Amino acid sequence: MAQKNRLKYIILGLLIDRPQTGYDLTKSFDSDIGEFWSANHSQIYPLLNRMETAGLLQHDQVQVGEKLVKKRYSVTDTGQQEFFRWLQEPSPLDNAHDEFLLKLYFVKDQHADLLRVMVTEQLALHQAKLDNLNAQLADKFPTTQQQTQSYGHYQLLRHAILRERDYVAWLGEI
Amino acid sequence: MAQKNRLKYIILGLLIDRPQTGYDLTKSFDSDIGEFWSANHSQIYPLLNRMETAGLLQHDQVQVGEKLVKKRYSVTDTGQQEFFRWLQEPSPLDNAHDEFLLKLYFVKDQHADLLRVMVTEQLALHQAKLDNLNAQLADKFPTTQQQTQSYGHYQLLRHAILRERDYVAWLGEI
DNA sequence: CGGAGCATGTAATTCGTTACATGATTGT
DNA sequence: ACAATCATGTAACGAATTACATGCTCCG
Repeated sequence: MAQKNRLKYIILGLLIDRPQTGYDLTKSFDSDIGEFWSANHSQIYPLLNRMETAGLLQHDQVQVGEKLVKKRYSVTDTGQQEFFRWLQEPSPLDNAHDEFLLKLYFVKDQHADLLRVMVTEQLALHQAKLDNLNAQLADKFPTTQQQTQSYGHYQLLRHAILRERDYVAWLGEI
Repeated sequence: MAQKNRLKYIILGLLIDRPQTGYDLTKSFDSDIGEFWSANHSQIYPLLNRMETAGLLQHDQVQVGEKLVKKRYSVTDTGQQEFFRWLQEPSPLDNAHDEFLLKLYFVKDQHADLLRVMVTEQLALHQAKLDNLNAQLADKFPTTQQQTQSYGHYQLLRHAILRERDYVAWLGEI
């Protein structure tokens, strides 16, 4: 089962918003969505094909100029179901990629009820992590002597704590 | 060239600190370093072998009990050079893994001069990113109407901005 | 007519996860 | 004795990056 394939859901989300070509999708990862997720065209094109074979997508052809034919992909009903199923799944913490942020990106204000559940769940996870980090800090760096001895490690823990604290505050605002 | 292989440098850093077995290294990723980087033993053992072949590591054997022989790895001079070369390289921003944090973890207070350079460089990068995000926010969400229409996207940008602002503040403290 | 960008692919390689596999040691 | 955990590997697979490859369109 190897990996999560979250790129699949990003593509579904983007295509639900608006049917696009693989090239258009690729550009999204260079601009807005690129802030927190990246993907190359060499990953996107084969995935689009696989997703179409799997019945999640379909495409029509758009004539451009004399010869060029673009493939404009859109999401099938099956694909929509898959996407919304994913949106409603819990999003466990993962220090490589924040899946919650990804989902948030696709939430328009209409699913306000789902949003509340999602935020509450994340809040609990981040609060737990924050508590854990604070415990670690107290455990590993009880004296100022140890703080200067492993300065980098100490600052790192402080940074992680600040980050979680902010995350919790930000979630609280939503 | 495919990927960065930053795991290699983490292993070098951990082994410079203290010679250890592959099993010990694996445990590090479940505790402190696991906050921001992960690795499985199935990735570590083959990498240790490759790194030894490449002349970065060496190991001696430690007898435990009757039959079991542990491999305790340590870093060669070549490996040390490679590690410090990496430490001194610039650390470009990467939204998947923060390479700067990784380096910071290995900085004991003695390299205070290097630390200053590293922090200054990161500060510039994050400040630039913060400016860019602020510009995006002004560009994409000039009215409150657009903020509620793509609520998730809006909150996401806000989150990114808060995060960068905090990162900059934290760097400033160091 | 030339160059920047549009548009779509494949190939090679590495990274990373999950699962499979085996055996020794230590403490209860 | 038996369970937890120490200790070291391999195999299979999917994800992600880099490089290779080709052709079209639009604008100046």
